[in-house]
Amino acid sequence: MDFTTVKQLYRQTQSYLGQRVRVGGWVRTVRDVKTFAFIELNDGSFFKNLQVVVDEALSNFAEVVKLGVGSAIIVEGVVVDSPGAKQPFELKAEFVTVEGTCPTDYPLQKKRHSFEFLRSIAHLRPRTNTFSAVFRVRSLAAYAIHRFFQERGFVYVHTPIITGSDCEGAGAMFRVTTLDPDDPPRTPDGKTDFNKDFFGKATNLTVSGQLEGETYAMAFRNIYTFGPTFRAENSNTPRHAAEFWMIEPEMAFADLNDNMVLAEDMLKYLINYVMENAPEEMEFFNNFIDNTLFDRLQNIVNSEFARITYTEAVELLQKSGQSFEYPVAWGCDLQTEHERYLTEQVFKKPVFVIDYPKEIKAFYMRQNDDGKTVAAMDLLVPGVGEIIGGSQREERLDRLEARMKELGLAREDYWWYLDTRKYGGTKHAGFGLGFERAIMYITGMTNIRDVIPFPRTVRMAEF
RNA sequence: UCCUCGAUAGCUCAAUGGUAGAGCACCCGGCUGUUAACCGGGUGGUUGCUGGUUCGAGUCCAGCUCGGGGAGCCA
Repeated sequence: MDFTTVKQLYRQTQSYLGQRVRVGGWVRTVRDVKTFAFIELNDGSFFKNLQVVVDEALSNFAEVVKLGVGSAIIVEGVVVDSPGAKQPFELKAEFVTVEGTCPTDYPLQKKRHSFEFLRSIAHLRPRTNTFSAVFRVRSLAAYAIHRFFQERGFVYVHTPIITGSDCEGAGAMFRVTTLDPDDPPRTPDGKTDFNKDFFGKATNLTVSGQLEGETYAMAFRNIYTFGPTFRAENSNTPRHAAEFWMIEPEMAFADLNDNMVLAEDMLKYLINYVMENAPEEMEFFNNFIDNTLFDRLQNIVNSEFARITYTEAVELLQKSGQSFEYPVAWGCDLQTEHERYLTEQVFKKPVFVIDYPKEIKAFYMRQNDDGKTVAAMDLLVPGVGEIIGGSQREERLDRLEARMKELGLAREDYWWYLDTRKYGGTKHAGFGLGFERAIMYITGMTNIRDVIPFPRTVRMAEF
């Protein structure tokens, strides 16, 4: 007999009532009285458990009622109406096969565990309610991202994980090398000779696929990347990981306004998709993780995102009467407390902040006519902070080269990037969305370590 | 990297400088519809590590390790 999934039983209950089925899953808890018992079984296909009823007529009844939490079993039986209030149906067991017992030192119990403890058993935590919900939502969200872009004709580009340009400017990088760290080959002046390395040059893990993405936007018009990204920063916060996933769309013949429209549409699409396709999981998050979640997400889906220029934001903050730990001054980057005030107190919804001073933004951002600002955008959301960073790109070769010269960037390191401006360049724009930050925002989870299966953070690469 | 809080049973947590405890888990017993089942009994400790103060340290002090939160960096 083929396996029936618990999801099928919940979604098509009527067609299964009275039918014999076979279900395989893991024991979440056993409640027994003298002559019968209830087993909560989770088979991974669905957030909710299946209640299995076993009684002493079962040949291995004594063995079954002693099964520990976490045991793997296969149950054959008949689906029947349940007299209990908390489930619409149950499985009356005729045969129970014990696939794998679970000894008493199993760390997971039928009670609440702290997220900190569960991080120490990252190989077992997907078996808990919260992580079952988080990682099913993560999977659905990844699919939703692809659907959103594919429906709009965006081409999915696989930009390289290993990059030879150590000058992408987005932060500290992880070196990739096959050289012996204890005895590397040396150049005559005593430095490590990366010419002898695997690629014949120094290479690193990518911090962004943007520069490569731009080259494909100049061929396919609209593209997106979705892949792992690595930052070797010594960041110790609930919002940073050394390895995370980033989505980076890039559009040709597009400006900053098109960019904001895309970002807003994408976030709304993502939320709607997850709400529709993971209702049980989202209900759980709203009930047990963050009871303002539904209000917040509804507010996002139903409202227009606010827009404000950096200059307006600075004036607004200065006039707010709020006492900030860091004073607000034009030319300084907005501090977290400023960003939070804007999105949580002033607008109470996502807000795009645009047109930042060029000094605090990357070299490739398009210079505005005022000579002081660039066409950058950060999307700030309540609770999480910066979730998207993007810009219209500087497409004018002379302006781009001039800016690079000001910043001391070597032209020859970027020769292929500059070629995109030289050969048929056009205005274009794009952004980066931190996938984990989006998952945090959608689920209400507050630590990035709890929305990525095996998180890599400072001093943490177990599993 | 800086600031701050913390580390006690397998887990979640108590314990005024004076005999280390509870709930859950686990073991034994009871219970004919349970819902993190319930009721009774029992097992379970190098109080993160090293040193110091004290008649006496889980508690006070110093250093270290690990973890949480905040900041910076950013997505």
